[in-house]
Amino acid sequence: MKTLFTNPKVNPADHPDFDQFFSFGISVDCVVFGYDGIDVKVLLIERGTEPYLGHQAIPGDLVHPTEDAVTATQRVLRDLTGLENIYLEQLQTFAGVNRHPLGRVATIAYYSLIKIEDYNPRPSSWATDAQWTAIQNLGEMAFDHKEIFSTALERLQQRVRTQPIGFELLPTEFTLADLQHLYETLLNTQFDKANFRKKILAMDLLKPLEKTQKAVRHRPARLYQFDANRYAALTKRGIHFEL
Amino acid sequence: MKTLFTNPKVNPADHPDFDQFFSFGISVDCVVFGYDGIDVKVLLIERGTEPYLGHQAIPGDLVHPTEDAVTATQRVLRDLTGLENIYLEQLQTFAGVNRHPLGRVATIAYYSLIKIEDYNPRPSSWATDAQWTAIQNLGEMAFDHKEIFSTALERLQQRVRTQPIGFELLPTEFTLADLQHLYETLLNTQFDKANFRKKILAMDLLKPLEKTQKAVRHRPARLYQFDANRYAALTKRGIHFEL
DNA sequence: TTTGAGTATCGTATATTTGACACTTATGCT
DNA sequence: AGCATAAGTGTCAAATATACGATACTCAAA
Repeated sequence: MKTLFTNPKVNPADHPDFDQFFSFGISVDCVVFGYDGIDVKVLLIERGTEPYLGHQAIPGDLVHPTEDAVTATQRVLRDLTGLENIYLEQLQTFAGVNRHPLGRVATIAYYSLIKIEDYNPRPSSWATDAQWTAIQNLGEMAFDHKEIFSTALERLQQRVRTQPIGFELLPTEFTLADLQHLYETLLNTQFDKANFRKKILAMDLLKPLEKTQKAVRHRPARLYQFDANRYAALTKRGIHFEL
Repeated sequence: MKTLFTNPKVNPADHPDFDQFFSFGISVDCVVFGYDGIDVKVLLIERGTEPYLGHQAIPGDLVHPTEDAVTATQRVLRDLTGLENIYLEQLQTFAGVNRHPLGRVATIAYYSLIKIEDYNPRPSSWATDAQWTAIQNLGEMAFDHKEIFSTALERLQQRVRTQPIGFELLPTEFTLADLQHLYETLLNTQFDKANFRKKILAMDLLKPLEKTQKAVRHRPARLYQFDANRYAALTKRGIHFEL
């Protein structure tokens, strides 16, 4: 059977064999990024069954028949991390024919950014098998998950340059050095400290707090906070974040 | 039933009700862009049956059970335009619960760029119902196709700034004025002629031909050609297209 | 209490990029 | 020959980016 779905001449209801087209499973997989002040990390599951026993896998689940893909992803994230309302962006869909042994499963990949300090695994769920891994030392991954991860990382690196989403990975209050170090490890570059500071502050997106670092053995740095309202106001006027 | 697909503790094969999860249809929809020298256009189908009779729709089809999503899209494009090997990028997947009356259908949206002069509809297929529409005057669209189109346009506008893909829409030989006009209509801006020319030529991606325009009543412009090899060499060295 | 290590923060000098605009050149038409 | 039209080039000032030195501040050891 060959027919064009949107073809006005064809009425799919006339074709009883259409059922064979409704035999796909759809899953969501979500690459969860975090930052602990030193490394950028990903939250991965260790598989306990074949296939790919012992390999690392990106957390995900099948989408229920009456469930939205985003809803499914939020459900997975809630069960996994105990968090809601976290940054989430759709990445890409992987729909290769033989990517899953269970059947024909297309997976919609997402990535999300969380403040690692807020991560609060529930003892009940699969979270006991979840572990943060620095992105430099990933092992073998199950299915096509390595490819999904790479896509996610590239996307993150691109987004972080043009959207103010780096803050999603930091505590609500942070120093400029924290921010700079995050960007440096994420993008694999070095910035001049003074210039980085100038550039960031010139964007006028950070609210300086009347607080400083505590318990450091050198001059304590001022703490800042991302000002989302300010950003909304600026983008409305056509200004955009860069670098 | 609630289970986590990647959860190492759960073996999905133990759950007979898993079949209900394999009841999705997957379709591909492809937003085809072209440029006729004046307007940016999209190739749309006019629907001949309910629902959405008479509305414009993005061409697409159900993915066959043993078919790759990209393959399916290329099949649709071949049937529709007679073309192969055209620029194709995955956009996003739309997986809302009630987006299609036939059943639960998730659609993987793509967009592609073609040289409109090469477009060669085959009389046999649905191509007789396909029509180029300037993107300024789109009518009502079927299903959630308006949203898909908007996503595609935004993506194209973003890509065209950072990747040398504008050339996919132009004839193989073109003048700098052609290129500038394409960018201006696509991005809804104006560029200074001299500066645009300088910037583009400095990238060293265009091969100047020993030919000029014919039959114009003013000084004829030189023709250029995009040099894909040169681009490949440059990106390898870490250089990237911008604006 | 003094002093030095280690950063934070600020200022300035120089290089590079961008944007505006005017001027010159080539062709067809009348 | 002269005019209309668009191609193609040169210059300069303003804006931005980059490099790097100077100073300010805090802690902790002597």
